[in-house]
Amino acid sequence: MANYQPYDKRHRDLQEDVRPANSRLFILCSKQATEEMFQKEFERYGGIEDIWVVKDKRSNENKGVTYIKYGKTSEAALAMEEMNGKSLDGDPKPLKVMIASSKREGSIRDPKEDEKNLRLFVIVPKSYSRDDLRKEFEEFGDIDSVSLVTDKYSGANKGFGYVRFHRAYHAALAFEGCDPSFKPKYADPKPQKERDQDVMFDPREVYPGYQSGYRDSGRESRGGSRYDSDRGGRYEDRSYRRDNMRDMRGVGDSMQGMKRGHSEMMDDFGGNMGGGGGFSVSSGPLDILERYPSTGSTRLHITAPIGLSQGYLTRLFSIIPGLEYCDLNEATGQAFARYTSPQCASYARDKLHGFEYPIGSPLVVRCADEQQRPPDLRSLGQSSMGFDSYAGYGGGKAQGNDMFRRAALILENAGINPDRVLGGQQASQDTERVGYCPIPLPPPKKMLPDDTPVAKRLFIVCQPSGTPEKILRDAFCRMGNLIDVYLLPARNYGYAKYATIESAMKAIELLHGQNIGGNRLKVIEAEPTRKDFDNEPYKKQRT
DNA sequence: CGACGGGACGC
DNA sequence: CGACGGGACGC
Repeated sequence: MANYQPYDKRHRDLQEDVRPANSRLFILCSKQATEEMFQKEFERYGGIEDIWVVKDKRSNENKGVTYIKYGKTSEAALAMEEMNGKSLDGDPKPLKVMIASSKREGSIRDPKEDEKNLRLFVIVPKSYSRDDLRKEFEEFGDIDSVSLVTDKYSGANKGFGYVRFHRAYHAALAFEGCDPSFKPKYADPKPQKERDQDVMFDPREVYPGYQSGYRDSGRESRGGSRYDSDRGGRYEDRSYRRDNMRDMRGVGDSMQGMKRGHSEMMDDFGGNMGGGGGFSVSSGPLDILERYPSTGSTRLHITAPIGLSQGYLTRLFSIIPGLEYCDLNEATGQAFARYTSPQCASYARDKLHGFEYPIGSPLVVRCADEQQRPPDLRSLGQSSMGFDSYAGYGGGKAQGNDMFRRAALILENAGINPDRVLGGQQASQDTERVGYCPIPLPPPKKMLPDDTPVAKRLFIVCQPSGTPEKILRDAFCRMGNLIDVYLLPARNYGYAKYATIESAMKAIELLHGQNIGGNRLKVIEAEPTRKDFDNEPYKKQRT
């Protein structure tokens, strides 16, 4: 019984999954391959933790199977993509390189082999649209498709969805680098029907851009203009309209603003939209925009009122032709938009600057200076080490201070001393202004993974109503070492979890009693959970 | 072509 | 005042 080991140890080994997920390779190779050969060819992709060339226990014969464990998921994914089909030096047999299944899953041969490396399961806010989800993940690479799970009858977003990439490496970058609130997991392959797989199919599966009565794009675009495939069918799309209705909460009279916006644009485009006939050939919008005087910049910087949603702002700016993207940081109210031509951008600026949306809250729209352009997250994500995604939604220091100065200017114009209202609290070097909070806060810090041990838990109450979790996350992550912050469903109280006591105490110090997004926050140390009591019945309770 | 070793002494 | 969240693909 040389192989004996205690039951619990064996049991644990079988239960244990590879961590991080998908960081171990399973390689089919010739029986001549040695550990040194693998070391030489595979170490360039990252930190190898273990190489195991499998040998028969009795005969010690090489079985032509090797496992390589990397420290990171993305390292394993890149090694697989690069080395699959290649040969080791002086060995003719090409390698077959796959992501290893966990020991528990065993050696079941899966027809959808790479399925499990390409698709992520993510938790999303219930207000999210597919576009919102896509925008959050396309910085990591080429997205094949995104989907949200909705209630069959009500159509309500159930709060989770899927993102499928074309490349395992890109999926891995997203898995490692996306905002931790998405709680990304590699999706289990979708359960498949046994029969009729080839006959009964959902056209949206094969054509992610497919809309009823609208089918010209086939696959969604691979990194080009992200609206191309979706746009045409939008107004027919039930779920999209629903998302916008949801987003109306907290935006007040924005529907009126919306109507005003549409009619103004139609007038400018010769009024031929209103009659239901579309654009005429001779005086369409593109003709007008071609001649429009521009500053030469295709990008706009927008300051929007807090509470305005990503979906609403995008819809507003998409009224002007040529919108490539419109990205709003909902927490700070700062947005950037890009148009296909500088004429379009300048036209949008002129028409939408000062536009009250909702009424009483003018947008500030300016051409974005190319020099102030934030770093290109896409290229950062694709460079092997640049996982610089922040929980804090961009919204840099310059923007925050800029917004503060603008607020001061508006107050001054209204005959009010800005120092009296704003308390003279200028942003310093270590802090920045944010749209939702009257005091400057430290810059955003990266959140920590969901399974990080909690050092301190805080209890949060938002009076009078709940504060959007995006705003809470933006505020609480700024103390550093934030693991999670959430409110209980349909409640105005919740919890924040920190990995260090110092960060948690800083949160109490800075945020307790503070006005955040229009709510008064109470932030105190949380009592131990009921579960903690249950699990530690022998410990004396402290008062 | 296709799947799981070796290490190790801890409160 | 207010105390413990949500998770698998419209069948």
